[in-house]
Amino acid sequence: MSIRESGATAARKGPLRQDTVVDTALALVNLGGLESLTMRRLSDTLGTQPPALYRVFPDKDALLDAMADAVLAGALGPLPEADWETRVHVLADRLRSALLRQRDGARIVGGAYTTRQPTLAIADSLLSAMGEAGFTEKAAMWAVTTVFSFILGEALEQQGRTDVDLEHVKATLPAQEYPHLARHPLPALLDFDARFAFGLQTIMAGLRAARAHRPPA
Amino acid sequence: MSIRESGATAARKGPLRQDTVVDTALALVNLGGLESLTMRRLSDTLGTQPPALYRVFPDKDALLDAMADAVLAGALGPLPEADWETRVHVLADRLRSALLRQRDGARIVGGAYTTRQPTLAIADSLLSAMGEAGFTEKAAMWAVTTVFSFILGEALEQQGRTDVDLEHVKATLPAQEYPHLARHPLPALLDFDARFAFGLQTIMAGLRAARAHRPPA
DNA sequence: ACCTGAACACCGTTCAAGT
DNA sequence: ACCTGAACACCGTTCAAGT
Repeated sequence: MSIRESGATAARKGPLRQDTVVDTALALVNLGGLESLTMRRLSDTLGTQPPALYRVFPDKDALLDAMADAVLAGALGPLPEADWETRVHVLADRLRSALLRQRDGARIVGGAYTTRQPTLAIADSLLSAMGEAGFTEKAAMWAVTTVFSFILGEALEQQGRTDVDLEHVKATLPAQEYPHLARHPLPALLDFDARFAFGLQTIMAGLRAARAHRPPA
Repeated sequence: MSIRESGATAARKGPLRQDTVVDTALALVNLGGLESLTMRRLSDTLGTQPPALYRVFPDKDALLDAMADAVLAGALGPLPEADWETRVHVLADRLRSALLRQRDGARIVGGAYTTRQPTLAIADSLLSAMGEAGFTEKAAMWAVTTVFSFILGEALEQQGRTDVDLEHVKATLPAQEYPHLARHPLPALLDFDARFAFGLQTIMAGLRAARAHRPPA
């Protein structure tokens, strides 16, 4: 697969724009991972010199923040008119998908600290749902962060461990030292969809139990 | 605070040992953050030349893996003889403390992928507790990963956002676009202990509800 | 206004050579 | 066996200069 085919290049006319730089940067990460993203390679792909980038972003961290925003923007969209639980579920699934869609998406989002449009929009939607559930104001905030931390942690694990050879681990695992691990099905660790589904359901069940019991409208 | 006072130096006799290198590296991170850790600075602090490190670790990633193990080792220790819920709770608290004790601990652990002694020991203890709770084998695995992902995500957030000026966010927050955010107490986001306590309790409640209902022994 | 050329102060890593 | 000296191929970032 050439760079051109996978969209890591940008035929440009006129001055360098933020979106172009961000899109190209994300495409580069998709090709070679986050550590392969350098200002030099990026400027190369854009057909400019490194200093040209510093007219668009003050430094690499600012670029990474913008990339995080772009990744999170993938989780935006209209929500179904439904009860709070299904809305949280939908938002959680979307957030996870947005992180997984981009190579190293979780690391990009987790590393950046941005409080801009997509972050705020997602947080607001989640808060809206939690408010409806009948949490106190603080509890609603913490319900949001709980869901978010779980999603981020799971995506991080999934995108991190790409080529674990579970066979090796299983083979070299000293069964008498770790009796429970030895007795459990290690491949279940790699079934990330099931992991996520289980965890999200667990958290939802916990939230259902923890919320103040308002009479349903 | 000088480097010597904070333990980032090591008077050495005899050849360079793994522990010394790892301890010094962690001390350097405590001083200046993960990005300040370079092989050159590390060798400087150890009183050697950079190539000497490559006789102890094949590359920087291997060193980071060993650092992750050392951080996780902080969560080891004897467990109280108690029901599965309190054991999970104790393990979760310890794991979080171990991550927070070391600057950038969550990033070090989240970035490494090691399946060595401390990781396995912690996983085994958690699995033991989950098994007792009456989960199926797979569900027990996923219960462990759920707790772990949440802990990692929370620690990452806490260690990442060190100097957020919530005042600024609050002040510039367009209230009509994010009505729920505007109505909720943003400072609750920085009460990381309460966030964690809420989340862990939520997950525990969810696990209690989701487990197979065996008769108590 | 927007970009290039050239440089600065770093990186991780390798390799020959020293003791 | 263990380490040093010197180098290679990179980094992010700055700054003068070009158009």
